[in-house]
Amino acid sequence: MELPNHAKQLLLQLNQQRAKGFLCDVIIVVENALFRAHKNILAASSIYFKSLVLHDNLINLDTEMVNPSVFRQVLDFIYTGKLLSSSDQSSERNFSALLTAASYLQLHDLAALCRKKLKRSGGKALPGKPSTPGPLSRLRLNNQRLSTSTPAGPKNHYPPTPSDADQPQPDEGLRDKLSDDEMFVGSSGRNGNGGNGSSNGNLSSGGSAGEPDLGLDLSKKSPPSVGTATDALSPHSNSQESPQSASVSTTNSASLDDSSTTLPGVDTCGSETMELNSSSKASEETQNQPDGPPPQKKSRQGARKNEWPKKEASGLKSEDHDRSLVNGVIVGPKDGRSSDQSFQCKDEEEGENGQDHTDESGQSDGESAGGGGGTGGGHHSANYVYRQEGFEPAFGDNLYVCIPCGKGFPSSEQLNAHVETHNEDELYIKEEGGTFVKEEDEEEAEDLSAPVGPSSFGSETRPFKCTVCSKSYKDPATLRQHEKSHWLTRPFPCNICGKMFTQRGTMTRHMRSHLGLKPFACEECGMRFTRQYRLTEHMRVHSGEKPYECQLCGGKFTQQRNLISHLRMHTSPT
DNA sequence: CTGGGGATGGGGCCC
DNA sequence: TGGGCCCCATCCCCA
Repeated sequence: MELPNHAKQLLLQLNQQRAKGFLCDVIIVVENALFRAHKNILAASSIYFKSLVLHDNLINLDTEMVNPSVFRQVLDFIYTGKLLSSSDQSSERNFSALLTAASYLQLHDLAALCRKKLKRSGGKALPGKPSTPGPLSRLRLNNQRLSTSTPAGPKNHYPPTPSDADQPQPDEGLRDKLSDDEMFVGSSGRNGNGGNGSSNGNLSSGGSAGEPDLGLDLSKKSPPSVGTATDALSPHSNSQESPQSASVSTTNSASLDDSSTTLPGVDTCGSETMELNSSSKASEETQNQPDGPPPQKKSRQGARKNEWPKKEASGLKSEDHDRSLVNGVIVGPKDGRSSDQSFQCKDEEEGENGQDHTDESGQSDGESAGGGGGTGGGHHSANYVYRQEGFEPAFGDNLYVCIPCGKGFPSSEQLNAHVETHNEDELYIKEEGGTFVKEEDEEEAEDLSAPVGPSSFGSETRPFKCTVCSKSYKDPATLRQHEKSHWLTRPFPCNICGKMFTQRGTMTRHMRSHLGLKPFACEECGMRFTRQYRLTEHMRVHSGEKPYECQLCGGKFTQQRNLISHLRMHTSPT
């Protein structure tokens, strides 16, 4: 007995889930676009993806091999088995770009389709490109190009085409054009002087209009040595302007133009559909090849670059992450440490959530405090509530889910009532076990490192006192900022992982780590950092300077934090 | 195997 | 708003 449409239905569901970001557990960064997807699906489609998603939740694809427009088609194909190509594009180019991408990503079926298509249309498969290398050589190539650890920002080999620049792309319009699973992460005005090398067109001149969905310019910082350091760091940055990449780049201008709101799998006018008839044996075979994917090359430093999936912004364990990207809303981790975190995606802010999301984010600038000025009940609940739009099957009638405990409720009222009980408890937990304890630790640490850090709290010049913890500050703004730390609200969500932050700056900084934006480069070794301070710290490695001295044993350290950890050794009972 | 040190990443917080 | 500095966590290397 067999359900005739089972596979189809399943795929359809998965594709719809992808469109909503539901249960998506991996983000693929292609140039300046982000795509959400399911690891399982990717892994089942390509041995290359399989190797990538195994260890990483964030994947940067080589922009020489695939661009956002093409990748969207690829993703559509993976989820539908259909190849949708807009007929008004230069379809030969499109297929040739697709072929390149498919080869790169080891989507053999797709590559075969493209080849077939190109053959049929009479064109050469790829001008100047020999037949696609076999899987093994391809693997090697992929390994070289493996860019999960490559900063997405600085190396960008896509000069924006004129059409990119010409197109007016105001935020809203852009947003309209982007599908749910794609967020634009343009970095407007990065090195706008173009001093970054000729081929470096930078992420978005198109993005100049677009600081799009994230609404952030994460790359503001113009490092002293971006150009050189980037070149030094990116083995393929100045090389391999391969015919493939050239052919790919020609389609770049279309990257944001096609009707991304069209659900994949739904035929649209003017597009033709190629469908994969059945799951191809060939692909199964290739995926079972003993060679397997090349091990990801992880130097010591490289190995760290992808840690976010693991450390999950230090709040989410990997398992949490698996449950975290739900319909664009991150479900909070269970562990107490971050239980106060709540998540929401910008996508969800508007819509009909009926919650206070917009309230928080909207006011976050000036007076997110205002929310706290009120009763707090409602806006606490905003931290916990989300509605599972369109996913009734998974949650039955209980569309309103309490994120910390996972209980579902049929109405927002019931959920709110339930959430209240959480807030009380967690507030105390937070204050007892979290903030305050930590501050004691900090003071202790300050004592320990007293030889080094002055940072004392002289109260004379600090007339503004916190009513909660009695800390005092020089100015009211700082006090206000500090007081927020006593609240549960975290008004600044990361649009990629959904983690919430108390301060916008912290969130912006956090985003940089997602996107691999490391503007601060060491001139000595080319290593890059997300923060200036890190670079300063790092430079001592080269200079040998060890300004931090242990008063007990005379040991010297390059970093204060290491001195502190060393001092603990002196003071700990063991 | 273990502990200490070097180095790095990420978040919180103050200025 | 960004810089700077604090913290913790973690990895790697080495004795």
